[in-house]
Amino acid sequence: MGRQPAFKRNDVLDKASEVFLRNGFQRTTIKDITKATGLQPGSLYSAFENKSGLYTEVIEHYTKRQLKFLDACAENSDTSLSALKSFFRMTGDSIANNSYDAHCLLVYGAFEIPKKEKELRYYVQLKLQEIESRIYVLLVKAQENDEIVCSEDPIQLARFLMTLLFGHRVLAQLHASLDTIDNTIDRVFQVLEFKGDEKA
Amino acid sequence: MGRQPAFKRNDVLDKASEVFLRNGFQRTTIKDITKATGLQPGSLYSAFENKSGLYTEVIEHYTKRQLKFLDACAENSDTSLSALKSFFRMTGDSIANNSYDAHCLLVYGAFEIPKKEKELRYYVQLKLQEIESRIYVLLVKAQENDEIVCSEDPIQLARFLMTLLFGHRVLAQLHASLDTIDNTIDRVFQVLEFKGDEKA
DNA sequence: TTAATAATTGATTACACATTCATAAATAAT
DNA sequence: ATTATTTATGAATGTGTAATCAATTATTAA
Repeated sequence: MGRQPAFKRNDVLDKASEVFLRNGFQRTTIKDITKATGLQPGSLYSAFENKSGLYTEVIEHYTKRQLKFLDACAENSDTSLSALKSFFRMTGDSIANNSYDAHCLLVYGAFEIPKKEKELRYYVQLKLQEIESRIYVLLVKAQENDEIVCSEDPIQLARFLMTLLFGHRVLAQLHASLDTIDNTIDRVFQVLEFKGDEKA
Repeated sequence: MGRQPAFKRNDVLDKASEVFLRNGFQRTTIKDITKATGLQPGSLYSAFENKSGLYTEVIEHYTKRQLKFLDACAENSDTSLSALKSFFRMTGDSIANNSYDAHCLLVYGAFEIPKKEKELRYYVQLKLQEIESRIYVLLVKAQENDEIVCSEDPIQLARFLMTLLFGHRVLAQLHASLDTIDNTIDRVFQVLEFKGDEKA
């Protein structure tokens, strides 16, 4: 009973996430969101607690997509190493193409979410750890299949790759060339694979 | 003739830069600045054009200090390689200690400055390139003295180090442990030095 | 001393923007 | 048809904050 919602929650989250990815949380206004989603302020506020509430849900939504993307890389690749490579290459491409998904809501959030909002900050860290753990799993598999050096701690290798990814997210804000990004990726995977030398 | 200024411009810039480093541009209010500097809004606005004007000058001020820091690393080190290492180690330490200078106004700015303010964005890129070029010079010297691999293009190595640094600036926002940071530094310098293997 | 110039003060202004709310529109049950 | 219930609309509200400005205080020159 009662009127039907005129929107699908997922669509709104998609649209909103694009806006947040382009301009960050602080610089996007409710007006931006209403323009992008077609929802009026009233509807928006009855569907989501407030701007922060929407943001939190968008982050959740975004992370799911990001994890799915990683999983897809894994499924579409022959080896775990090539899965990792294609993940980095593809994000590199979107950076070079200045696509909105060159950015990362979680990294953006690390800069934007005020220190006081501890829960949300913690949540962002948690989500980043989920991504890191996906990468960790791929690294372990790659070691099992001798695709990369086995002498190194996969936990630390995963953190290393995350650091590179973070670096790329900054490069995305600076409109770096594909050239630059590809080069850094090459070097990082040079660390993982053993070029000519095998001993630790 | 006329009344004397009751403040030194550099002091104001120091104080303001600390505030901006802690909370970013958008989240710091003029009130925050007046509290930190002791200047009233009126004085602030007569000394600086406006909040953006102050911010721009703070970025300039900050970059000078950052470049000085790099130069100091170079002077206090025996080799160019150890200069680079100590630069990364020291910034790593400040990240681990959660010091305000763990952050970087230029990286922060890359996220915060609106797309529309093209001049300021360009300025930030310019300043980052200045830092990169200091690193480049150290890399070239290191190659001349056979401290690192000579087969690699120093321009691209410099970009690689910048990417690592950017990654660390993100880690600073996430309260990473010294352990994590040191580990990534080790791995990167493993690429620069030739561990056991010398051929390209 | 007085006049002229410059800096300081902080209350006031103006505005952008998040949020609310009364009204209208749609849907389902009776 | 009527009533009850949920959603949609968008003008109105309230608040935080960047920026201003008239009044005040200090400094130097004449």
